[in-house]
Amino acid sequence: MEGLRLNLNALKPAAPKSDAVEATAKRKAKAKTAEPIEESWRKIFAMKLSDADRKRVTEVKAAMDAGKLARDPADCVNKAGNPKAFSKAEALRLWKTLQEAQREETLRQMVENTPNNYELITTEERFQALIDALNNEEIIAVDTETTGVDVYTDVIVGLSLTLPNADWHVYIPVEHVDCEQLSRAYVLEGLAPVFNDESIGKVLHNAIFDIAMLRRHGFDLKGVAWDTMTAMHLLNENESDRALGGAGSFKLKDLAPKYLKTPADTFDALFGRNAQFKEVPLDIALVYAAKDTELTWKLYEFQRYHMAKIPTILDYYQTVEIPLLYVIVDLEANGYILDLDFAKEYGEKLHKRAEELRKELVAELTPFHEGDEPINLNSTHQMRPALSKAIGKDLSNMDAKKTLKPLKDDYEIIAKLLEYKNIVKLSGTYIDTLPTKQNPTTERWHSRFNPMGTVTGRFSSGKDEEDKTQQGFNVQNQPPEARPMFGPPPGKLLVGADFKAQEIRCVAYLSGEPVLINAFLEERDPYATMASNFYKRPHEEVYKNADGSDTKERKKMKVAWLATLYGMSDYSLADMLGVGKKEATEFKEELFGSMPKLSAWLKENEEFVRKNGYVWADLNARKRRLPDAKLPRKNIPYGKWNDPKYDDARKHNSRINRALRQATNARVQGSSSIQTKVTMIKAHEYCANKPGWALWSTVHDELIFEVPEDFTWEEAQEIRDIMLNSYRWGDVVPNGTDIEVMRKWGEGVPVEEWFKNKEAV
DNA sequence: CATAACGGGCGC
DNA sequence: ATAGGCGCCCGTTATG
Repeated sequence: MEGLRLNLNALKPAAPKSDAVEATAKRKAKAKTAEPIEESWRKIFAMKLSDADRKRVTEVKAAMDAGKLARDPADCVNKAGNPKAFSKAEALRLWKTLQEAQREETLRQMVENTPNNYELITTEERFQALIDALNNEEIIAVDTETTGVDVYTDVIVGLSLTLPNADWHVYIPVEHVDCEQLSRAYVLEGLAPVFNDESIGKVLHNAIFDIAMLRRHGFDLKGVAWDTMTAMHLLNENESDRALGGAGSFKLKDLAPKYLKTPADTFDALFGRNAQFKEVPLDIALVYAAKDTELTWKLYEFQRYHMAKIPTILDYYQTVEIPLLYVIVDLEANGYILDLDFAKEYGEKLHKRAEELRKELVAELTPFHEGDEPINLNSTHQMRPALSKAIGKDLSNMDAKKTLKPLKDDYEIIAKLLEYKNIVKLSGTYIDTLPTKQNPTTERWHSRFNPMGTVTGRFSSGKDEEDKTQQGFNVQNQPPEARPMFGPPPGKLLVGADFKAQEIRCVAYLSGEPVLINAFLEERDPYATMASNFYKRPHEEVYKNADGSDTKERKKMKVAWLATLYGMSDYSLADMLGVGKKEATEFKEELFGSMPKLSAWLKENEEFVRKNGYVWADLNARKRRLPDAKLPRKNIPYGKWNDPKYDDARKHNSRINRALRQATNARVQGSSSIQTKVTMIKAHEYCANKPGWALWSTVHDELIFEVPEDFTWEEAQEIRDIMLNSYRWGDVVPNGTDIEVMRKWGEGVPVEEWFKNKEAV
């Protein structure tokens, strides 16, 4: 019928058509010819694709080109019966089909090709043979399979071990479904003597997880000798950056293909995203789990060989990063207690005020807002034009600090908006959100501390990559308003100890600058000294406020000084100090002109990284690789600085400039992080010998302890000693520390005052 | 409806 | 000319 009607219509004289109708007809006519698939692929690959999507569509194309995969005929035409072009969405659907088919085949082949030296341990007899064999090993590889990544709630369902001397790789299921196996209690009891034996070294990938998991079941894993994940960070901190030739991540499954030339499928790819390992049939579980420890072992041998060629790094790794793993397990497990009443009360206060402000702001901005929906105050996209009109001034962005703050005294609406944004941030990220992250098992809050979370060696803090429970949070960026939510357990206090001017002391030491060194030897505060000079006000006026906190001026000087040191432009510096560009330039010249040795050191760092493509942290313990620093500069002719033709050249050169700025910063930040880590190990040892003591937290340049209420002055001096003497800047620059006592985080009194008050009572 | 990019903002 | 370093996380927007 369709065709007949069309034919009839075709006989009629063509009616005059409007342009729009004609355009639609053209589109329809065009759609009737199928777009060649090569053209579709070209379009898909020209799109902005995530790494994961790019990998997927590439796999699909390969399978289709090889004739292993074809389009679903149902997808080739649309509802009107016209040919439908091949799309990214369809490619991704095909990827799932491909995955499924490949998964089955891969699993079948894996089982078929199970190596002869892989063994499933399910009987007491074979388990005893394993224990006997373990006693002939100096070092083994260990891995646990679990129900999830919550180390306080999830359980171990199996363990794999690699015994290098015996050339034997085993998997011991302990809680798989529907199979004969040994019990977890029996297996862990049996392995305990080996796990407790420090003389038998253990190699793991991400040891923190397995140590914590075993501890959750009441067992220690002593003698960890190597962690292939953290070691990889030292050997190549850029590994997750594919643009720099990295494997894309620090996962074993990504490292194995790159360094061992062994393909390895991820858990998700083999079993699906939400699969439970305990439901995996044992023949498959064996070949997957035993391969994990075998790969870990091989990666260890590879890493060990390469790290041995840089003995300073090997020594640092073994004496600092390895012992630190145990410190972190304790730190994370100790966790936090939150004052939920405080959070609730404060949260309600914030909501009430936010709602008042929201109503007023919406009412005031609606006349300037285009669109049917009410204006969304959280949308910079909607707010920038509306607010610009409201104040009659074109705003280039909605940056609170740079754009809005300077206008807040002139426009009440901006002052209101700033208060509103402040509250939304505070309640949304901290006050309302943190209380939802309590761990159901321990009833405490546990954040993660990743000792290799940054390219420079600092800790990062947050949630686990695989965490589906959303319990993780960053303890290192809690604002002052949120800190009082955190407190010590009943009967205890918090004691905070920071490294006074840690990075600037580090600079003094690394550069050998006498002006700085002398300031520290004479116990002068360098920032207050600089602030006093700059603002032309007495030292004591710009040093500390009456309550002991830093003055605005000193804080500003601290940030400005460090920023300048790390290459901030005069333009930005002027912005930050709230002065003109000329004044900023003079400040900088005065600052560095008076310290020639420091200036020379900055230049040396640039020259070194330009020549070598990396820089060293203190004692050559760690490298920061900056390959961009070695790139040759591209020429931009004089007078062409704004020419879009040279955009690429500008981009290229700015990568080089960035690497040069990173060079000095990496040396300072990297060296300082080493100081903090070494000191943490000492602090942890100290706490281990004192009942009721624990390391509570760390925020880059400070350690916080949890101590009993009867904490003494002598103990405060021992903390001071730990801070001052665990890691010294070559005995050239002394360390400094301020110690304070807190009942709530962030509400501390100096330790001297604390004990003076105590005496008075 | 999921994922990723983006703008913005908190810490040292 | 460009315009401090190192992180993590939120809400919005773009995308298929």
